[in-house]
Amino acid sequence: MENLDIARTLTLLADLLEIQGANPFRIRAYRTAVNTVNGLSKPLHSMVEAGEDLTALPGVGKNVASHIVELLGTGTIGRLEEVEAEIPRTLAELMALDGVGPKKAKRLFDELGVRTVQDLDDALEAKKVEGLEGFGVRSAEKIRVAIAEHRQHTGRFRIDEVEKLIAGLLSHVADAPGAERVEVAGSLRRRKETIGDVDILVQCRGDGTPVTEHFVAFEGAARAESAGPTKGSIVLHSGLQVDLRVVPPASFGAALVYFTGSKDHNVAIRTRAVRERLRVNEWGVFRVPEGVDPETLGKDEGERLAGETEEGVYESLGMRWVPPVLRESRGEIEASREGTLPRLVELGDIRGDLQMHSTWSDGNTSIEEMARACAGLGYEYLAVTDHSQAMAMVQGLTPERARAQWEEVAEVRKLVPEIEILTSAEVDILKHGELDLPDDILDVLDLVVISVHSLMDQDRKTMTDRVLRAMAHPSVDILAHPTGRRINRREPFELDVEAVLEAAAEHSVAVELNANPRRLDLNEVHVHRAKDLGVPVVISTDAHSPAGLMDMRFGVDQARRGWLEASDVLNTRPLSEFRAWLGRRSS
DNA sequence: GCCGTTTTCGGCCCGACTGTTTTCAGTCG
Repeated sequence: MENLDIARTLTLLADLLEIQGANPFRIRAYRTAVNTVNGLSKPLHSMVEAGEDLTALPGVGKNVASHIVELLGTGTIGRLEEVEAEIPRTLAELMALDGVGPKKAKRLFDELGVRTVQDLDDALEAKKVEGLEGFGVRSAEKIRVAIAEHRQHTGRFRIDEVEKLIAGLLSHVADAPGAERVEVAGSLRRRKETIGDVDILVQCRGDGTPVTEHFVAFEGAARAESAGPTKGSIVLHSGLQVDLRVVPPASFGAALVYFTGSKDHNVAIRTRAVRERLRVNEWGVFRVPEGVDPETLGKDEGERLAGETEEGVYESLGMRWVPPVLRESRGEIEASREGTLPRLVELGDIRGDLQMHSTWSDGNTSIEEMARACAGLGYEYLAVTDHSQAMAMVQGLTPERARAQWEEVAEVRKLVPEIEILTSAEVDILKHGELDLPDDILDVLDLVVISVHSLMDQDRKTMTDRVLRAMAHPSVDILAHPTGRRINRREPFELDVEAVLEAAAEHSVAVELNANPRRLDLNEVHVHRAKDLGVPVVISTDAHSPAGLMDMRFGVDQARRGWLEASDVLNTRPLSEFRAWLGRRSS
């Protein structure tokens, strides 16, 4: 059982307890523990097997630790089954609907026997919902819409989709009367791989109503949800929700921190602040005077210490500014206070792209054009990694065609001398871990990249053994898109990533962080784990055209979310050092 | 349920908006 499964089960337990009406602090405690589990770079099952004490983890006490041990041992949690006897687990799904929280889910269940989204839909149809206490015609209609959207778009949007969806909106907002500054906040600013909804902050002096009214009048809006003096909300035709907040200059930095999140990061900051009699909210940082009950203070009363800039907010709390990509409450607060935040890798550190395709397989551009495009990006080197022969549908390279390709590479080197072109291939890992090109070819390639493209439904042991065997081949340099996931489309295949990373360390194989926003494989937790194990990470675009080379920035963002510094990323090295790494086994 | 350079008991982050209420509960972020 993976950490993700454990996190989901604990979340389910928290959701059901919340519907049941349990102590809110107990529920919060569970959700804190879930956040810790989600951020772990090691699998809990191996920690338990090694006899590690789980209560050493932040937010995990005796109770949650025993739940986790029980779940790993028996596949379930007794406490969860007890709660399920009273609250069916399907009610947790109702809470995923916009406008339905724990209280309404409970009432729907108690009064109408609603257990599932379909039950709720039926009850709405029968006009039973609008008569319930606390509900009305309008909330019934809201729920009806929420169900339709839940069905149409259960998932989240990929980050590249969101960037495209809001480009026009951002320039529209910049034209709002009185708008002095526009910033994107939320998970988009933290550069998460998927985005639930978008938060935009606008700096404005005085009444913000003209700004929100301008905002909700955006022509790309399917409908406006609300528009007040400080907040507006719209839903685009795609179903993407966008919230806008209007903020005065004195509070802009505090609001930016607040709305960038993550929620866990904010909670952690505030909890620390309270100990020093400081209050942090979206208006600023305030000192609560001695002898004054904080409860009696207004939202922006007390001595204002900061608020105008993010740097000021963090400084007033004894912290250094934390890059948004790290704000996940996974150790960045301590690192910020101690001055040990990493110097994160940047796009400008990248000196080469080590996975791309040409017309020799399924790319749509010649090697020469790809080389010129890479040179135009200022890179020192690139690898042409066309598919191998098993990918017959894209005319993967046979040994003969591989040799022919080398001749073309030799020609292009003369035409584009400003960049080094490495001969390479993306070699398929076959059914049992055999490689798809013979050793006499692999020996001569400058760089060998391997990956799985077939039989992705193998069971965990078969798949893991397959990948491990391939990685043990002495010619292999990089394991590409290790888990095979396609964001919002295909789950990662069954693979023991921890074992793969350990093998990478053992065999001196690098792992790829595939920068294509449809993949972003490895994810940030696994990337962080690779760093901990000393496994070099390669950020590659897997481009099939010059435009695809521009995806590098998504990969760099993901690497930053995984705390990587330039020294952790192999393709930040100058060509001479990278060549030295390629020769690591012969020296 | 978790946690502790004030605490092993008594705290635990905070505000805006909506809809249904007629003073506020619920939801959301």
